[in-house]
Amino acid sequence: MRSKAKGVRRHVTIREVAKAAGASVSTISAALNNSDYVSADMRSRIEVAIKTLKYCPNDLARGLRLQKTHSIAIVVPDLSNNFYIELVRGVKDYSASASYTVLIGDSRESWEEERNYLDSFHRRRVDGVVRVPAMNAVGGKARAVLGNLPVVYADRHPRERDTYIGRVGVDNMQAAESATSYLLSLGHRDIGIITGDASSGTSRDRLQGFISAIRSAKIRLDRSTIQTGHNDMESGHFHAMQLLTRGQRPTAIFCTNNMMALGALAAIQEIGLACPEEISLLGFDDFYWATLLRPRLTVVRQPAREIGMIAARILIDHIEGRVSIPTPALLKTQLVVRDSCCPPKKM
Amino acid sequence: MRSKAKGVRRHVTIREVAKAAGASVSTISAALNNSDYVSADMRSRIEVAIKTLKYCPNDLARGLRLQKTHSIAIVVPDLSNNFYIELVRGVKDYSASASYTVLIGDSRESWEEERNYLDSFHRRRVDGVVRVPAMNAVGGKARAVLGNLPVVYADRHPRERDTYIGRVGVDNMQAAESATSYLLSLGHRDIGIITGDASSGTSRDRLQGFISAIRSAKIRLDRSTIQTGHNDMESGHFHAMQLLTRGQRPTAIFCTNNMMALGALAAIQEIGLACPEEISLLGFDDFYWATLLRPRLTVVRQPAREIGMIAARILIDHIEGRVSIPTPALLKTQLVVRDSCCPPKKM
DNA sequence: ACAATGTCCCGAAACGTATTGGTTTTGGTT
DNA sequence: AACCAAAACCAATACGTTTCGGGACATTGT
Repeated sequence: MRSKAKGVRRHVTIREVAKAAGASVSTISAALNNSDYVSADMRSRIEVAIKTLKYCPNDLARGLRLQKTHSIAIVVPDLSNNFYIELVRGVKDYSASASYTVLIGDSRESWEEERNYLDSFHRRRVDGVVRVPAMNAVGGKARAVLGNLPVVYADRHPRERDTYIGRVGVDNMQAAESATSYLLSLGHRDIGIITGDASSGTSRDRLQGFISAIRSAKIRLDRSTIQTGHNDMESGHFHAMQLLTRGQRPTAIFCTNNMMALGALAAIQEIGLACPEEISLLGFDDFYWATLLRPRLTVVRQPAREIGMIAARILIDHIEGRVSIPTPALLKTQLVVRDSCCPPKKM
Repeated sequence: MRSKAKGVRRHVTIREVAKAAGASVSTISAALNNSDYVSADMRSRIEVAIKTLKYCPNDLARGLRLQKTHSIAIVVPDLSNNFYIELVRGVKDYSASASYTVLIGDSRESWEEERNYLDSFHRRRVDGVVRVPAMNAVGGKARAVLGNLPVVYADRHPRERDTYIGRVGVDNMQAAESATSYLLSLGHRDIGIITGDASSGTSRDRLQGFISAIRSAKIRLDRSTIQTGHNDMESGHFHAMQLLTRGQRPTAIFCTNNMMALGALAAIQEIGLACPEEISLLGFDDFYWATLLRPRLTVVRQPAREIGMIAARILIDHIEGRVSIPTPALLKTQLVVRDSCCPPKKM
């Protein structure tokens, strides 16, 4: 007996509430945005009317009138990567505390998809967006679809000079440098790195940190130990295979993101190498099941949730016209030492 | 030099496009929704005006006028569970093909959070929602916040008779029964199960399937081998500990969701039991890194993406007034045999 | 008694779009 | 030349809210 006969019942409006409560529309509105003068009994009459009619405010009309939606969007490149889930949750939690709503986009590392999301969010008139651009997203393009919406970059940032409100991430260069130094301190001299495309400032910085550490250890840098992947498991697997099946196999592999580290681990297991005894593996980004793997993965941990929270804060501060507290946009990373790295075997 | 001096530039409207193109508002609208008569040169004039003004349609106004947003929402209980990511992607992909937009909610197994999302979606006037209710979400409550929005349930479904358009998932009873039979066929006679709260029909069905298999094998059912958790790692860990530290330890553990399986694995590793030699572990839901674990996990695989796609299809068909193809709401599962189960040791 | 405040409420206008019904233009036929 | 159908366009309205400028009435100060 779904009421269907007479066409779908439309939504109840503020006007019907007004009629039911014997008040005017503007009074209902005043009561809803609990401000202004509205007497106690009028207020209660309104409340019962709302309850009985099951009134639900229309945010479309509200946003249209207010020219503001109290919502922001976040676009990440890969929702199946736990790092971004944590980041999204950070954004969400901060936004909720500021009573903003957040819309989520998952571009799957594709600019086409990201573009669709950004456009959709723009048409929805979100008040701003925090963006983790897809790897193949050329910098300038986004501005075109976003008009002059405020955007803050998180984690990754575009190479080109783009106009943005802020950016927050970690000090990738320093992080990669100290991670590499750790491997060096274990005695490794032949280290392979699997990094992301250099169009992302993030990947570039991590590679730079790696190179810098190698250089300052006075080790000759073999360009062929630098593999450029796409931040997913497949390319991690592929490039690890490249490294592992070379004549001179490196004694350690450093992956600049967690997905590629997983792919590399798969490759290592596939070949049947003992990790860490025969090959050390160092990853980026921690995740909740990293300790379930054997060996337990040693990683550079980024404060994903904080990155999200700070990004949201910067964005919302800007939206509300508050001058943003000059936050250090670059957070600290932490090397989480577990079992996947050990000194190389003596030759 | 961000233009800020004269107050933030507002969005350009269809009216300004009209002026620029030397046309009327209604003609622009007609051109945008490429229908009706609009001459070729007018169309091109409009296009250039749109380009130069960087016009972006306002979906708030559009939705208000149309009384339809061409968008649906999906609420899942845990985005860090890969099963739900796949499900969301299924929903997204189908919706995109039907040119619907999808809004994502992550309730983290909390009815409070879910309620907020549902309310927010309702106010946004999504055209429908596919829902995977949080564990502690009592059935009737959702209807109150959703008004008479069409909802289809995916994966889980409420115990109570709720009014919904459709529901899609797997045959949980059959799946659990055959999974249990598999363990029995390996020779296990003392099997522990870690299941979710019975308020979810899904958990109840899985438990029922387990019990049914045990019964038809003429094995006495020890109630204390039935542990009820919350579908997260922590409770998986906790209840596995309960099972493993009892006097008579079971020879196999069946977890009715992937998170609890991970928690159980952690407990097994912690205690230092050999898996599968000393304890077999059988999980639910496959995930892309299940093969990276040692042992590689044997699981009941659900077609997550398909579930999402079909849920979206049912919902959108209903929204568009199409009579939905009578789809089998219960999809098939598949037992993926890997290394985490073997015959029990002889006593 | 009168003005000056307060309190509580209301009508009307606007936000940006799609649609409806009408008006003008075009081009072809008698 | 007169007419007509179709083609191309437009003005006005409605969608559901919030806000602004008041109005009616009660309370207070002088």
